[in-house]
Amino acid sequence: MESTNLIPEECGRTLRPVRDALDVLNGKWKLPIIVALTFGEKRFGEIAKEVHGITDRMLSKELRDLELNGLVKRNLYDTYPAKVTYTLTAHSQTLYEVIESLRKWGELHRKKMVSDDK
Amino acid sequence: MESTNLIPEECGRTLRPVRDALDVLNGKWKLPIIVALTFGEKRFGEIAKEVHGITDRMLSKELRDLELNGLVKRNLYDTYPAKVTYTLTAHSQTLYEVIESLRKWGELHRKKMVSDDK
DNA sequence: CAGGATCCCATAGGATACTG
DNA sequence: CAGTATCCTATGGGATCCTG
Repeated sequence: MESTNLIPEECGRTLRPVRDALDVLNGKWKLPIIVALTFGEKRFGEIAKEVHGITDRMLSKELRDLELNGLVKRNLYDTYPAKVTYTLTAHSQTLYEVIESLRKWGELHRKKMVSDDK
Repeated sequence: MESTNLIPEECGRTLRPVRDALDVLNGKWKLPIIVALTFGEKRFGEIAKEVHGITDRMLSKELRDLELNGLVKRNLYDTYPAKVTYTLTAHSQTLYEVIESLRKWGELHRKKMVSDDK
């Protein structure tokens, strides 16, 4: 929590990369989709089942977006019937820390909200 | 990066807190505002200057939102002219890890994008 | 200076239906 | 099963102007 030892000029140097990251990760679904894929190769319908509430349209759109950003790989198996899966790329696996810190904070925040409501 | 040792049932247990966190932090401006306040108590105009591109309306709106969520404290100094500052709360200081991981990933991602474009 | 009020637009996101 | 197409609404976010 030692944030006060940072000099003011550093503010911009922190803000820029944070905003870079948010530009790519922002939205309701991108990180949840990546989380789901963290647990292994998955098909369209499997992701949809894990990420509760997402519609086909959004999943399709976000997967395409993530693929364009090099965060997700689409794998087409030439079998019959054709099979499609999605996996993380090496690059999106570097998101591990981001997801872990969000998970931890989300748990903390929920606890706080519950105790505040009392 | 040892994500593969996680069992499938854990997927939901990771997804829920991540989505809880995103519900509160989502949007273009909330985290950048918090980052700016990480560097100390700041007035409205000072935040606006640090967080490039934000409009008064959005800053006002987001500060209110963050205050409601217990992430930012509004301090009214009873001087003349009246002075208002914003500071982080103890709770938002627990976001330090989230911000740090986003900062690191943002830097990594930018490097990757640059080298990909070549 | 700190923001609220208003107006407007673009995009995120949802519902439903449909196809290879 | 794995999406696409359409249509719709809600919200995020910008521009501008106004006030204590």
